Amino acid sequence: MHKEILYAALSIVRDEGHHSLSLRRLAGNIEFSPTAVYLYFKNKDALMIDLARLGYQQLNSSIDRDCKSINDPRNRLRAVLRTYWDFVNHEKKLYLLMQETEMKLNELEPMYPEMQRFINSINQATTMAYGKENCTDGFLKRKCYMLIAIVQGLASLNLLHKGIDVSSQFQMLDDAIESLIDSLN
Amino acid sequence: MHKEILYAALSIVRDEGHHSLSLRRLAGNIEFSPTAVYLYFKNKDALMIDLARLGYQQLNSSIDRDCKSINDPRNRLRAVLRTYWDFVNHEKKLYLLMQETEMKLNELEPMYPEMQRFINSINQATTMAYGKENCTDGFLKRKCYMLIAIVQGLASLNLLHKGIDVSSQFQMLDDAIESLIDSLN
Amino acid sequence: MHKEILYAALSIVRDEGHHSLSLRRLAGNIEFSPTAVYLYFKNKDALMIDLARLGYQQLNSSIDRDCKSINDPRNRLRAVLRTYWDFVNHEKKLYLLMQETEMKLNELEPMYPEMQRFINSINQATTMAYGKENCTDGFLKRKCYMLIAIVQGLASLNLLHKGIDVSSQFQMLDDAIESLIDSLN
Amino acid sequence: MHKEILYAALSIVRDEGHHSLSLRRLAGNIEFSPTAVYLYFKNKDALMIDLARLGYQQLNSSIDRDCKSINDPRNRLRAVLRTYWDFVNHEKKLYLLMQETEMKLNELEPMYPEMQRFINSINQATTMAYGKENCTDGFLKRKCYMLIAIVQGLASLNLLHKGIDVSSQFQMLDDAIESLIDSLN
DNA sequence: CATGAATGAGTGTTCATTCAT
DNA sequence: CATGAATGAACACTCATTCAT
Repeated sequence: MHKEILYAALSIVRDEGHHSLSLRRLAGNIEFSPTAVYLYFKNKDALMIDLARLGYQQLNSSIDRDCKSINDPRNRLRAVLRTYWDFVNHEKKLYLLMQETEMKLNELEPMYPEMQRFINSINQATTMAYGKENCTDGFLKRKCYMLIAIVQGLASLNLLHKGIDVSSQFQMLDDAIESLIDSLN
Repeated sequence: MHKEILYAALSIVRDEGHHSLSLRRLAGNIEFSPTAVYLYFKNKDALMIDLARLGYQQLNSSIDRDCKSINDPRNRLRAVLRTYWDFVNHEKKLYLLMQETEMKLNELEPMYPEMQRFINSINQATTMAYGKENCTDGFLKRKCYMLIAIVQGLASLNLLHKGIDVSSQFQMLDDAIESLIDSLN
Repeated sequence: MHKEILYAALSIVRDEGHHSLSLRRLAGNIEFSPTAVYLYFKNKDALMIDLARLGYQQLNSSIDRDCKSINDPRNRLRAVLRTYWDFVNHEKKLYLLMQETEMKLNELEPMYPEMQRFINSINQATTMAYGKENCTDGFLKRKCYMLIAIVQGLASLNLLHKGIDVSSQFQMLDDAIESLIDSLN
Repeated sequence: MHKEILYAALSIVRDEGHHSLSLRRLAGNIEFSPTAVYLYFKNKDALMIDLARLGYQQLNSSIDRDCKSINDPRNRLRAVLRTYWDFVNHEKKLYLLMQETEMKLNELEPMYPEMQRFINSINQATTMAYGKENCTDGFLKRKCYMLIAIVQGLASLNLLHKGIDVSSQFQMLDDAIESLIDSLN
């Protein structure tokens, strides 16, 4: 069924990257025929979009699990970003698929809800960390965007030049968050 | 000859992205036969690497042109990063090719010189902005990495969600630089 | 389906040799598309291996048909070798394919069963002709190898220089067999 | 010049087999341009024929060197055949080229002289071994053909199934020769 | 509901050969 | 005498997709 196919595709992407995801291989891994995919997905593109959404679901779950119980605003923001960074680094191949999918989509359609929810998580954590009363909407939006950009940038760099060790990256991430939050005062 | 092919390929990439760059199309755009490409490039991969290098050459040229004459360290660093950011935003498709190429290569071979030179430019500007005497090598390396990551992150985000206007992004970039530099004290 | 393709390929090989067997031509001869071959054969190599096996099947069938009922050991051996020789001379192009295929394979994989069965036929006939009690395993193996070599050699020569008439060759084959068998005493 | 090209081609064939001999690679190995080959050889086919002739020249030289001084007829015949067998086993890739070339040619043109000379060497040795007075021309021709066939067959088998050790093969060769010669009486 | 059969378009790549210079 | 430039034809192969059943 739908889920079975999706998770088989996920497994291929995780192992070999989305360039190796072909409907043939997919149909080979599960016991379905290549045609069967079209019963549950309109397209290969549709499949990939669902994969991307699945990625965001996992990311959202991780954030819910690891950060919701943290009450201190700064700590929560820090935790959310770390969780994000963790996800990207543990799911590199999947994350690349998510990026590619977004790029195709953003010219046409609105964000899918899973992604929206992820953005909201970061928005909320950021807003709480800064305090609603202290700042305008634009200010918050920019800070939030910036924080995402930093994680995204560190992650991208990590994919490109494998030169920097993980602990250094964690420290850089923390420093950046700290410095961004402090820039308020 | 070599250059003609290279620029024809560049043009395709700029227009439609590197996924649309096939040797057949390339040979069609110029009046050459598909085989001719192999007289000047060993491979399609070799062609793409040369394209990536061409991209870095352009980036380096822009940095040389726009930043070399700036003497104030902070201003120069700011200018370098802005130029970088500009390049990414004006050459999105080419930049994507450069990223993909780096990802393929970084598992095997050393950086090509054009890229090395770009990294050096940022390194130098960062070093000057912080002042050599004030900080250890590791510290500088991290700051530098961080700055690249920020530009990279903002650029990636810009490719993904076209939602934020350019002037806001510039401001964010400046803020981030300012805050990173100030974090020294 | 599988068989149809196989026999179409066989026909091409028989007519023009295996060098002229391309997937395009093959697909052209039957009314299938070039892609269709890949539905039934993993590879061109796989197709050629199946062709070679088909060759050995035919050879085995001929031996079964023409020799099984012969009880006198020497006569049977003579018949087996003649049948072998006949096959090679009537299926020259196919036999060349079989040789080439074997050369590719013998570095990697075990003999395919059809070939094994052919070897066994010769082994058995030889063993019976010499009588098990009279000789060691090594002796038998050598004689057997030698007999195959003679047929093979006559066949090869026949492919190379078409100079000798068939009846002469038959006589030579018989002489050789006779002389080899007699060499026991 | 002619010879330089020829020996460069020979080297490629010896190393990787005649399937890997392309004019491109050849021109790459020497410092000539791909076009240069056409100044000295009409064709790739012409080049390959010359390669085959070169092979026979080497074979003839070996026979001259190692066998001419042997006076006892049987010993000489034995030596000639051994030398032949040696050549085939030390120059497998080249020998395959020679065979393939012959197969192409024998439908069109007469034997080239080097090959003729090789055949003559065997003919003479055989004639001497049997004694001219004892036998008809047809008889001699058949014996001679047979001897070549045996070497050829053992060599082919050796190429196909690498299973039998060299010393066994030598023994088989000697046995066969012995038995063929003795069959006279 | 599900599939086996089939396809058309496309991929990168290699090759022997020619011709103007 | 020699070559650099160029080509046309062919190659094996992969892919997403469709459709009759």
